[in-house]
Amino acid sequence: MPHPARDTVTLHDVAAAAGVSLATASRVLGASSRTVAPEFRERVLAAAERLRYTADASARAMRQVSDSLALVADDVTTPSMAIVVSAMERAASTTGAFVTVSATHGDPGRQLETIRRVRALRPRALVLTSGRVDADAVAGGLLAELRAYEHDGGRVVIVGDTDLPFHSVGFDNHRAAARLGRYVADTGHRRVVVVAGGRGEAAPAARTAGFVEGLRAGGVAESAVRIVHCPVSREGGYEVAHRLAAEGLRGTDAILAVNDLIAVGALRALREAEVAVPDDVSLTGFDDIGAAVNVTPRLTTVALPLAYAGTEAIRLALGEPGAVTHVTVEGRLVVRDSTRERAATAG
Amino acid sequence: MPHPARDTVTLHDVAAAAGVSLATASRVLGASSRTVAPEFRERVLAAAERLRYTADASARAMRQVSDSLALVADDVTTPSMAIVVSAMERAASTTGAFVTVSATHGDPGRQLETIRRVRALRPRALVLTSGRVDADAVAGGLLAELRAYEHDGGRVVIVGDTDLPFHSVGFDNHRAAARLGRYVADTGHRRVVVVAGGRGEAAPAARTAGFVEGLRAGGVAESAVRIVHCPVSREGGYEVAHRLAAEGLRGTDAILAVNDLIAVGALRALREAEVAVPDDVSLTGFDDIGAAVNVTPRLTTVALPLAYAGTEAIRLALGEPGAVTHVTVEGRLVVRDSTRERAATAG
DNA sequence: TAGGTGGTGGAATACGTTTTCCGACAGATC
DNA sequence: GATCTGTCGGAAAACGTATTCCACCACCTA
Repeated sequence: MPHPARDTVTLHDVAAAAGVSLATASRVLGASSRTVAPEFRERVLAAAERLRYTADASARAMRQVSDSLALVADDVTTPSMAIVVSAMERAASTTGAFVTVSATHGDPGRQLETIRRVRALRPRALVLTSGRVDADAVAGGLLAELRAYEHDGGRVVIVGDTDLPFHSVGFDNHRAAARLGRYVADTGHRRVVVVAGGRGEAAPAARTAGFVEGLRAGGVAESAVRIVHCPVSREGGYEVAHRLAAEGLRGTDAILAVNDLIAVGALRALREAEVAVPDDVSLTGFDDIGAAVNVTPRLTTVALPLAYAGTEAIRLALGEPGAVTHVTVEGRLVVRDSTRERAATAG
Repeated sequence: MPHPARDTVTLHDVAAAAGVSLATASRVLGASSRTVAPEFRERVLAAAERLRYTADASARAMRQVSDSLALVADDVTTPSMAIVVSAMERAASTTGAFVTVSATHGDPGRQLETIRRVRALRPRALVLTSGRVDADAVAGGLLAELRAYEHDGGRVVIVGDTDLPFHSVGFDNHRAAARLGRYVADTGHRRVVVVAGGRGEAAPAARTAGFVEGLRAGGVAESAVRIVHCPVSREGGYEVAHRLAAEGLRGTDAILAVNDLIAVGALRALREAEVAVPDDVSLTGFDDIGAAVNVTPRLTTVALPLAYAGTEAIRLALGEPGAVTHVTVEGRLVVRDSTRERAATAG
């Protein structure tokens, strides 16, 4: 057969049913500047409704700019990402745009491949959310690919911290962490362990640095801050805290985890070791994921305005062209039950 | 300007660069059955690579069947949905399909509107995941819309329980709940409260019925099972358990929540009321969300193979045409720390 | 050597929409 | 009453790709 593709009702059908020309039907149904006589307009509208006509997005995209937005994420499963996705979808749908999501499942190699694949959609914008959109990936050709995409008229928005010359919505990990560190110091803690996650990961590193700065500003001696690394997961936190408890706390009165997942794991290990939180030791997280209020005691942590970040990303993706802008959103300190004030004992 | 749309490199450009005709270039780059001479083939490939050519999905979709899949969900934010989305994305990407997600944010009215909007993409399949794709929605014209879509050659897959005549991947809520009920009965519990969620919601109702059946089969008197309703949320569970504790447990030795969220809320209330779980009362959830292992004690619950369900949905969506099939996936009982065996005291 | 045959490149067309251009008609102005 | 102006419907072109059809060439066979 000559065209095995589809069998849907087209604008031709609507025009024929309404007894008008293709052009007139298009003018009524599309967002045209031309006016058509009320009589014709109504006839077209009626026919379209009757036939359940929906304009083909593909065909439309060939004449106009596409109305799809591509989201390329490391992993859509994490709660934070889910929130961002949801916010993006909501923002996009108000402007009639479609959101297509692709996940790289953490493999930077797949990241490049995924972007190349997604480029086929000629999406109006490409939103990249990844923990590490940095050096190694860039070396792999990512930057070149993104530049090529931009050169084709697309727009790149990165959610997360990045040095790359694209629009971005970043989280001020350092400052928020510093605020939390300062709070911990101000509430009388003097011997702190920072559970810093993996080495070389951007966000954990920024948070760790922030913690240290805040603690120092609050009067905690640098020598009294111990930094330990672990996988960024519940298990990682569990292992670290387990080890810590086994070797004895030795005066440690606060444990600052680089995210909630780690903190939750640590909490479990501490409980098993019969170390009371917050009475024996205070514990904090970062991110304010759902689990932070599910556990007991509820976690003192930093809430990230993820939904806002998602909306902001879409705003950048859809906004007027202009200079590259880096939006930074601020985390908010949320004090709950896993920390308490300590009597100010000497050092 | 005549065509303000885009400025990308097209097949024309590649053909010109390779010094061959459009047709030849298409044959090399597309999945054509025709063979082209090695020399030409190589020239085309080289040109395409050099120019970073990617075929335009829109244009391609106009000749062939579209390679996009539409996912319409109530809410992408819930952990379960995130897992399903992720699995779908993974399955789809192996076949080169694109997944576009839309959320209705729980409003059935928006559901119809969303589907209509998404139909513009002429997606090969429409995957609908919603707690309630039922009577009221159907009355609103949903069924007619889906039928129209199917008539156009699309395929509808529903994730969740449904009576609608479309492919579906359902969870056997009833049986899994019965198994859990049976387990609770067999471990010696004799006075049970079922926290049943909202009235009239399909999944909660099926689970409640399953609980009751399993309990009865295990020897729990029907009069010893109390069913209470509440919003399906952590807060809902909290309220219920708070009230329960306030009025005294009166011999209740097990609380069966219709999902983990409710159970987690209940757990908190019980802890505040100084009711020990599982020593004073056993508590169970359903879904096995991440929170189930974050809380202490970790929740005994039913794990749903969500990732499998997502993959299965894509299989149905992409598979050969055939009779409408309803796939049912089984939940798995996961016994953890929030339940314990009771001495068999006379009820 | 002539005619047939298989293989392969190229021109042209179709997909469904938007948009430009043209022509027709009505109303207004002198 | 004639010309100009403005409004609006319709024909046609264009977007980028896949495919059909045609033409050409080389090779093989009789």
